[in-house]
Amino acid sequence: MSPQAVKARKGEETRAQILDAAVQQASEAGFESLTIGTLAGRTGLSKSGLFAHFGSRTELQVAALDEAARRFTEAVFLPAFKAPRGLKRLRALFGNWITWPEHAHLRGGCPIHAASAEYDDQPGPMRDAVVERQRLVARELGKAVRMAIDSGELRPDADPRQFVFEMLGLILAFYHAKRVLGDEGATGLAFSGFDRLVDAHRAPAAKTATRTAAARR
Amino acid sequence: MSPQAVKARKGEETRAQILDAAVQQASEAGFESLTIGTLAGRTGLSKSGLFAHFGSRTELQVAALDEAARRFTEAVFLPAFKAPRGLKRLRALFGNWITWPEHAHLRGGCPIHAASAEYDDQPGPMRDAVVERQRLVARELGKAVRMAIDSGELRPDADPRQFVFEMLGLILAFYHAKRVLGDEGATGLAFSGFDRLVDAHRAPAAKTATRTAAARR
DNA sequence: GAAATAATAGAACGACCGTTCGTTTCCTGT
DNA sequence: ACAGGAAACGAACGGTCGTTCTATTATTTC
Repeated sequence: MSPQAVKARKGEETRAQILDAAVQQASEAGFESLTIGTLAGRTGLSKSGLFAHFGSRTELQVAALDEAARRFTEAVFLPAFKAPRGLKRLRALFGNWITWPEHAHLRGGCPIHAASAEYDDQPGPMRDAVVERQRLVARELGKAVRMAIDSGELRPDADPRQFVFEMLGLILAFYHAKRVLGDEGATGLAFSGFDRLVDAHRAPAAKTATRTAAARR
Repeated sequence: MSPQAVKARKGEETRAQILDAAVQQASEAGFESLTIGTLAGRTGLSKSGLFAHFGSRTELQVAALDEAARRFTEAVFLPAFKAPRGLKRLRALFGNWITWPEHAHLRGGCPIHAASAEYDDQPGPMRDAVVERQRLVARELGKAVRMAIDSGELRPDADPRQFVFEMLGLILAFYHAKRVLGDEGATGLAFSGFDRLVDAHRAPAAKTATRTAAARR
């Protein structure tokens, strides 16, 4: 008997299977490629049987996005919180971020990124969900940067917004180089960029955290 | 009588109109949203009348991508070639790049970027065309970086691939911040990032014409 | 201006789309 | 074990999809 109770009514189990297939598909061909028919075939359900789990196609898409976001948090943020605050955590976030699609067995790349590109100009529930998610992520990332400032590792006058902007840029450049250009050296380029980004915002002569020996040189 | 002959057989004229509507639409909702029916309605043609201009829907999509790429070159690269080689030209490329969608009246953002996200994992003629285009652009950008090295403005040991990677990252971050997050300060963040990128690769003390004052908007 | 040709329209096709509804099967709580 | 409810099915709907034909206009060529 498994440790966690199997209280899930059968419906929720198949719903989870549907969402698993949906996230996979969205990763490969985008959320707009999620159709009732193909998803039904992929899961072995009938169209109407699958449809009954969601009130509409749009709700299915939103549910798939939510599931993708849940996995993103699980794969990128949660493990990084085990690293100590500051640069260590920032680097963990960066590393997790660029590897999480394959770590989550999403051959098609980051579904959140796909959703951003798909709905950045199409009003509706999907765009709303995407924007809300991205704002949340940017805010959390900003917090992590501020922690590195508070710990004395980054300059006190460093601009968290600038840091977040460029860090996201490196991640997007990585996805682009890896998936579109097929560049195998993308990981190295990404980490080099991250190192340079950190160096540019590093506190002048702080050996470790709380020491602020700024009077050197 | 206009300087260029109006020899264009009428068909090519309507074809151009179709592609104009197609690029507009692709900018807003992606190339996968290009359907014969909606495009026919938008241009006032019948479905079969429009269809006759392209052998298939896929060819229409490829033609729209080619047209978008043509406009990109026209708006980003050609004007930058009027700036002198080196940092001036690099900065012109950067500035043109992040503003060209609105300069070309594409409310939906850069269609090339949209196509990259759409087809990065879907084999076929569209993906092939996207990849070829992106490789070409990265190569041209690399040339521009190398010129800045040859002119002595950037360090001789600077890695053009690294520079291109990060510059593309800043551009992608800009699109993301502007369109998804609705960040109005994105332009400033982008140029700050570019300045820092240049500084990190700048030659220590160059006597050639390296005036570095940022002529930012 | 007539003949030749290019451009467009119209109707129809099979396939798939999202959705609804009534029925049937399966699971679950007691 | 049995009743009641949840879950899945199957068929059908109106639409739109890309595509193919044939027919009818516009346009070019001589």
